[in-house]
Formats: sequence, structure tokens, C-alpha cells
Amino acid sequence: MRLSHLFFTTLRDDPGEAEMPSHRLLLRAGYVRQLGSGIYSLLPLGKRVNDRVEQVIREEQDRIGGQEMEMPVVHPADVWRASGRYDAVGPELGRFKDRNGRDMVLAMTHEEVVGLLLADVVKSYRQLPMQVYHFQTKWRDEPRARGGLIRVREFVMKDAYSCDRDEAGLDVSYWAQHGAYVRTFERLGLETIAVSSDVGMMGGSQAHEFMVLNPAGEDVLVLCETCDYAANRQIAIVPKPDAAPEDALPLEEVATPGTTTIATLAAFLGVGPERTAKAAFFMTGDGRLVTAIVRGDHEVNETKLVNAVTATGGIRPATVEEIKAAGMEPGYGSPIGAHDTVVVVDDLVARSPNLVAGANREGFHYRNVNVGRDYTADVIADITNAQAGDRCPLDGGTLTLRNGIEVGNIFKLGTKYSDAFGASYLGEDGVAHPIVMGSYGIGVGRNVACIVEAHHDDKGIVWPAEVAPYAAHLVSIGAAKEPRVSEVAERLHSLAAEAGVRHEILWDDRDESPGVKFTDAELLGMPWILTVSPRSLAAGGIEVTERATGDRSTRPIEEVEGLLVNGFEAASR
RNA sequence: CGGGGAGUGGCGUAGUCGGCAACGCACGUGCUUUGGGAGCACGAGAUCGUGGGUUCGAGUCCCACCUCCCCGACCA
Repeated sequence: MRLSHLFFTTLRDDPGEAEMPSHRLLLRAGYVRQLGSGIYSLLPLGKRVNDRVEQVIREEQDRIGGQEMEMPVVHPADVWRASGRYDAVGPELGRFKDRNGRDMVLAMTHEEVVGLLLADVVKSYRQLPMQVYHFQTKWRDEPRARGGLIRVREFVMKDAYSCDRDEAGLDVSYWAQHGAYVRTFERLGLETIAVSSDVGMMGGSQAHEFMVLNPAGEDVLVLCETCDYAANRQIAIVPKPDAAPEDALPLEEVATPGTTTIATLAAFLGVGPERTAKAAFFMTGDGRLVTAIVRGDHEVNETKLVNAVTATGGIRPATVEEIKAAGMEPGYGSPIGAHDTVVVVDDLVARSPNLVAGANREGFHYRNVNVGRDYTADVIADITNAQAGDRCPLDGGTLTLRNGIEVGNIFKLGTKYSDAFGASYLGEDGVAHPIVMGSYGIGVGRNVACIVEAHHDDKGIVWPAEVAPYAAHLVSIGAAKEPRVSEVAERLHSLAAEAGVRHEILWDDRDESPGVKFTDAELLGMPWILTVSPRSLAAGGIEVTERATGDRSTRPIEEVEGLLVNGFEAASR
């Protein structure tokens, strides 16, 4: 490809609003342009990278027997009503009406369609197990897009669906996908950590998220320093030592003016925060007020809380009015004397005697509050966030917290969608059984961004060869003075093009100064930069520079021709 | 949705007290230059986010709205 004809432009200055390196570089180097919040165009260079990433994913899906297909972006709403998700999912599901007033949906995922197709196509156990996948646009009207391609509203996802006869079969498919993901991310040049994760609204029994560590990541990972325990903080187990046994003391009301936070309360009373109970209030989607009690030195984990009360539609912080309506006083709240609220108590609080808790009266707390005696827990569960320094549930090692970006996930779905759509098969036993499903997603654009996050320097992008849009970047200099420069460049360019799409090179044939060309070559990030100039020809050939290392050498023209045809692997040796 | 910030040629920005919309880069033409973001000359390019208001006069002041970014909430 001749750069003079490429639909792109580089920016000399950093775009003002791009904060993450990947966003800044993809904009500056002319790979992407923004259309709206969380909506991006891929320019030709961006499209080529995207295609290369897709191809890696495709090869690894095919390797485990995945069959590529394609399902629609626009679905009749009835399909989503059948699974219950038309109502269960909030405004992030795009909805509109067609010209006849029928409710329609912009797909955010494709379990429903797969369920329908399975009901139609699969009849016998002989057709299982089976996996299908496709690359398709998703629309998710996220509350807030951020970080360039990291979190967008419209994006292409590889979503795969495994279909098995039973749980044992699902387990095999699940771990086959796990292996495919490990190979995929390795080929993409991403260092990932597979963490156990929440099954969320997808339903199901087991899930992993593949995470890359990144300070701007939206997820918090809980990692053990001494073993391979790794979990999303949303579900990370928090082992808690038993509190020292004490006899329950009588309840005692104390005046604690101006102590609406645990810190001020503990300081006022001269006790540690671990001797207090903290109350947090939430409303569930179905209108229940949840009072969550954790010890003062912990914080509430909302995912665990949602799971503890099986809150479909999630939870949101309760308003002051809602809290007061249940007989509690924000800032001085506790379940003591409260009504019309679901009380969820962290297991540690349930075992901790004589805590300080709110008196539901402004400016007052109780000492020596004991669960069971002074108020009743509707649910006792682990509802706290893991904290740095906590003990690992596996080997007792020290836990650390790191931020991560989710580049892929795998879910054991079970039969939720096959049940909803009547997707069953006739077994050897002559009886109908529901098909057991799994679902497996990789966001393509987010992976592109994460690759740039992991592979760039102060000059620009440094693509791994596996995903680079072109095999090399050819810079021709001094063509006006030495006609052989253009001749040689022309020959290399067409030779590479004839060798196939994976061998194509980008030729900067523009009439620009050498400085501009070198700077752009480094910004664009092809793994190899070839320079042909009167100087290089005089030195015996072509200057070959490895982008990642900066290693530079002059090679005979015939050798470079060989690299173009046979691949640059030989050049690294 | 809450908090914060920003909308001025393609990009990055300046614009003071309300008084001819400016600078750098990029772009076009010509000449010079050609191994690390060249020089000179000339030139094109702006509904100052939108609507309303105040004023002799609004990029600037007031009101409403829209959009984008960041933090949080949210998130399959």
C-alpha cells in the first residue's frame, strides 16, 4: 500500500481528550476516529489490525471445533421477552420500533438467537456436542463510555456458544475454550490472568474473566502473592478470623454527636473501627430496602450483596427518605427497631460480639450490639470486599489488589436459554433433555486497544508481528536524486503484494522530508522499517530496522526480497 | 443519574474590561531544500456547539438546551 493513497492522516499534536496511551496513539497514527461517545470508525489501518486480531481468534476457535456463522444485529423484541431479558435488562439494551410499530432490539449478545436456532436445528444427541461462534456488532448503551476503544457502546465481539448433552460435556467445552483463550491472548501479545468471576445476569454456575493488568482497568483483581489464586473482587472470598470470644454485655445508648462516619465515630469513642458495625442501604430493582451490615473496617461488596438477596435488576443506593421510612436514621442507622427491610449481615459481624452500632436517633449510638439478641439477620453471608493484605483462601498467603481490563470471558450458562426456547434433544434413552450451554466472549476492539497499551513506546505503537496491519514499513528517501531508489522501492512493494496479504508492506512514497517519514513510521508501528536511499544503496542494499529493539543493519536487496516473501522471522535471528 | 471540566478553521490552543476573531501545526501554489517533525513568499479555510435574552455593539454577560471528556454510580 502506498502511503500517499492511504485514507489516513497522522496528527502532530496529541489529541486533547485522549488520556489513555492506546487511545492517543490510535488517534494520532490514524487508525481510528470517534463519531460519538463510545462510537468509533475504523480507518483502513485500524480495520486491518482488527481483521488480524479476528483472524487469530478465528483460528483458535476453529482449532477447538468452533463453527463460524453469523446472527443478526436487530432482533424482534419477542425473542428477548421469551428469555425474560427484555424486562430484566435496563436501558443499556437498545430498543426501537420498526415502521409497523413492532418492538425491536439491538442485540447486546446472542444467547436468545442461539437458543432459538438450537430448538430448530438440534433433534438428537448425535448432533452434540457442538460449538458455534460469530463476529458481530453489539450495541450496549453503557452509562459511560471511556478510554477510547476500551469501553465503547458499539463494538464487534466474538461470541461463541457451546452446546452439550450434559454438565460433564459443558465442563469439557468450557475448558477447551479456556485453552483456546490462553493460546489466543498469547498470540495477540497479551499477558492475561484468568480470574474467577461473577456469573451476573447471564445466569450459570461458573465463569472466568481473562484480564490484562492495567492501572486504568475498571475491574479490581484479587491476587495471591504466593499461589495462583486469582479472582475478581466482585466474588473474591474473604476469609475472616473469628473475633475473640466475649460475653454479651448489656445494650447501652451513648451520645455520639456529629459522628456520621465510622472514622469519626471510632475516634470519638476511642475504639478501633473493627469494634463498630457499619450500615449501608440499598433498594433492589423489585423495591425491597436492603440494610447491609459489615464491620467498620470493611466495605460492602455490592455484587455479593446482590447475590445474597437474589436481586434481579440489581441494586442502587437508597435515598434518605427510603431509609427513614423504614425507621432508620442515616448516619446513625442500624436494624435495631427497623421495619420493612431485608437485613443482610456479614458473617464476620454475626460472629463479632459487643459492636457499636447506630441507635436510629441523630447523635446516638449503642454499645454492645449483638446480632440475634438486638436485631435479627434475614441473611448472613460474606458481603465484604477483599482488601490488600487479606489472607488468601487457598494457601493463606498475602492478597494484593490490581486493576485489570477484561479482554475475554467464559461462562457456564447451563440450561437457562435452552429451557426458555425449548432447545432440547432426544437422548439415547429416548427422553428429551435440555441442551446445556456455555457462552464465551472476546471484544475485538478492546483487544486492539489492550495490545497497544502493552506494545508502545514514547515514539508510537510497536505492533506484534501477528497483528501488525502491514509486515513492514518501507521508507524511500532521496528519490529525486537517485532514480534507483524508486525502482528498488517499487520492486519491493509489488513483490510483497504478490506474496499475499500477510506479506503486504506500507510504502511511504510521499514527497516528505526524511524526518517526517521516520517519525510517522515509528508512530504507525510496523514491526520492521525498511529504508531505501542513495546512502543505503551505496552501503550495499536496504537498511532494516526492527521497531521493537531499534536494531539496525544494512542487508543486500536480494536478502530483503527473501524476507518479504518468506517472512521476517529470519531477520530476527 | 451525581460531581468536575470543555466546546473558537482539519488538529492543538489564545482571545484581558463587551469594541475589526488570533497563533502554531496541518492544507494549496511557486521557488529552494532532502538521513530525523525544512526555509521563504503568496493563499484558501470559522454558522466562535444550538436557541433565546441583555446591549448601540456579544466568542466574551444572562437563561435554557445539546454534545464531548474525566471521577463516581452503573456494567453480561
